[in-house]
Amino acid sequence: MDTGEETPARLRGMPSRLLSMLATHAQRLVGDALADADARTYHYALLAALEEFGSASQAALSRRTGIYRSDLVATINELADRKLLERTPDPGDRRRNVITLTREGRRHLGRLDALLADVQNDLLAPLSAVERDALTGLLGRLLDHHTR
Amino acid sequence: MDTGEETPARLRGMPSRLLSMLATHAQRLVGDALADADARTYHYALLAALEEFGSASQAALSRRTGIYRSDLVATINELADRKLLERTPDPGDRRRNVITLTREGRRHLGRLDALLADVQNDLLAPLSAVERDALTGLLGRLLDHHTR
DNA sequence: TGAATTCGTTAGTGCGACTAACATTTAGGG
DNA sequence: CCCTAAATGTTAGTCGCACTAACGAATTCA
Repeated sequence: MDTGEETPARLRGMPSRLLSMLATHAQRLVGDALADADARTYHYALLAALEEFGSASQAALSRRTGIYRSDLVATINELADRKLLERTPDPGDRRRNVITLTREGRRHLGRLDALLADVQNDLLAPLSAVERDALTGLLGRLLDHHTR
Repeated sequence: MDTGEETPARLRGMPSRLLSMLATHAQRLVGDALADADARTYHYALLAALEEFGSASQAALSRRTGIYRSDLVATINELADRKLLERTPDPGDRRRNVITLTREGRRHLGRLDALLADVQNDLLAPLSAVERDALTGLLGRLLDHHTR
């Protein structure tokens, strides 16, 4: 995505475009950082949800993370293979699995947290603290409006 | 991406995440709107570049739009099949093709412009004019910083 | 009890971003 | 002038994320 030459004005000024392009850059930063820890966005989201809300069924985790339950299967497989979480049948509801964070999972999440904190700084580097707040405020409001 | 339940605080406040999620929503809006005209993001970017800067080689268009030259091949094929642009060998440099917008291509672009203007409004609906400017300003600065 | 719903899972789609490799053609440096 | 390096168009892949359809098994509800 190296626009060495002139970019069409229409694209340069269109919010949805700015958003997409910047999100692409952000995702590359995030993706590269996470890759250093053999992780992806879904891994982080899932681990974070588990730590903050505790063990839960896959369906509940799907709702909390926004990851489709179909995609969650593979994500959980990957993390379970590495013993970062455990998948056990729910005795109280035999349709469900209970997903539980392991000690190593929690440690892994800590590493990812640190990596991602750096990324946020790089991403927002040119903005002052006030501007950063303004940006996240505006983004948050838009997101609320479109998800709620 | 329907987060019906609670979202982890870490994700709710992380700029890169807000950005990605909002960009996803924006792209869905844009994608749906463009789909009504049998178009995709790449189509619009390419047509816009052609109208603003005139006929050009595929490599030049790749630089201007940020679309990889490999992906541009298919995009141009699709639009050429629909007579929205023309691909002719460049007599002055036999490595190159000259891509030229047709009259119908220009008309098609006009339709897409209208569709996308509506999408921008929907996207930014909850923001005042001042806030919209603030947002695009901040996004633009970040994008500049990361591409330049 | 029968119908509708929930849950985990498999399989497959679409789009955008990105890489590698190749043949052809052009441009540049000794 | 030649030879090497670079540019161009093209084919063929990969990857990640978002999303749909369909299924069997288990549970809830009317």
